[in-house]
Amino acid sequence: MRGVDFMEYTIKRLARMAGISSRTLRYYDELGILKPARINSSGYRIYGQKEIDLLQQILFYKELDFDLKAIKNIITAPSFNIIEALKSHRNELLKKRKKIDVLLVNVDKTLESHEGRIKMTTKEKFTGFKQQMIEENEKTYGKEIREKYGDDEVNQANKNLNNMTKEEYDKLQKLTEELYSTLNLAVKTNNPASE
Amino acid sequence: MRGVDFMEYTIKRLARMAGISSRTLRYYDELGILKPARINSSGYRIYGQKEIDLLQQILFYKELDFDLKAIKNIITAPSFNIIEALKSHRNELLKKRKKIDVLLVNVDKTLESHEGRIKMTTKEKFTGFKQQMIEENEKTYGKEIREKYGDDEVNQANKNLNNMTKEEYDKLQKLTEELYSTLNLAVKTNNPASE
DNA sequence: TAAACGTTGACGCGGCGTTACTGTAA
DNA sequence: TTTACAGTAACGCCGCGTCAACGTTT
Repeated sequence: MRGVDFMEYTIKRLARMAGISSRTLRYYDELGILKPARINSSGYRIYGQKEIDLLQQILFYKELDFDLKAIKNIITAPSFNIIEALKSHRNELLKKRKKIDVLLVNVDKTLESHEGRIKMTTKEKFTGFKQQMIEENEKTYGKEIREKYGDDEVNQANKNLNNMTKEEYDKLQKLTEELYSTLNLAVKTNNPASE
Repeated sequence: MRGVDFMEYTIKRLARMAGISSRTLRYYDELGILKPARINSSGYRIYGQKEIDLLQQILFYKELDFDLKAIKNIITAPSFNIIEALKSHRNELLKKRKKIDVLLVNVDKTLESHEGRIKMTTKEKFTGFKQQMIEENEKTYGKEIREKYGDDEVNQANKNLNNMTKEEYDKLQKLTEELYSTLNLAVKTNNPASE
């Protein structure tokens, strides 16, 4: 414990040591997450050993993908419950992963349908989506809308969506044709079987 | 195919139907992703059936987490290769998931260390992180720094980091004490065994 | 007349990257 | 003198949410 901290660092040297940018250190200063040990006569930020230690911890929690606000709490608030923060953070990560898994399934389905490997036609795909759209709409605004506008108008709106997939399917087809003409070409020139 | 589109929608009605906000529709207009069929005499945006169809597709690709720029390409550029876009998007999603998996492992490790279930002490944890910091630094800037500043200064810098975990461990300990005093309390008052 | 709708414009979010302009150190 | 470094200020990213201030429809 004897001795003084001889080593002092300018902003760029500390940045290099930690593998981050000077801009980041200035930003941390601005946020009050990591302030320099002192400011020299030219207005330069000077960091010491203590700040290196703090930076380490900041980067440690950043590695875990905590946001800077949470990190500020961790390193400044003495009554902050880190375990709870970690658990809550873990939950957030799990949620994100689940979302991504759902997206992957949907992307795969779309890809497969484009590659003709399953029988989900454009018609069916958009019909399903449309149905889902109507249901979501009903679920979220159904009561409110029906109260405000009456059943007729709502049914009319829903009918418009559904009609298209039956009597006016050609119409949708033409609209999506532009979109899928590229696609059809791509299916031909591309070889999905290689995968 | 006979008949005209009788149904026209103001911005809020279309928004309600699709389950999005008026702001979003204005933003799509601004980006050129979805423009209204016409503007009435009062300057109001009026949407028709065609725009509903387009909006559906926009929302479809949004469901797959495509960004608006990509969506604009998909629905406007006739030569856009959707299959490639989907595959590339799939890869992005896989990358994201892998990142999250790594984060989860690290968060779990940190949690376990806090709960005393494994032997990773605070010292070891930060030592490992510090070592990694040094290695990263060496890997990225080693040559450049050694060329510029000479070996002595670099070794000195690295020594500073390493020393702390040996001779000056007390110092680090005191600095992290504030941080982990909360933690120790939390470990006692919390019951991780319930999990 | 009030309520509910419409318009444009502009700030805010997060974590910096990136100019732009200017002063200091080696 | 040049070059690399330091400083502050401010915009940009992305997809809107959210005012504000004002006009229109019902």
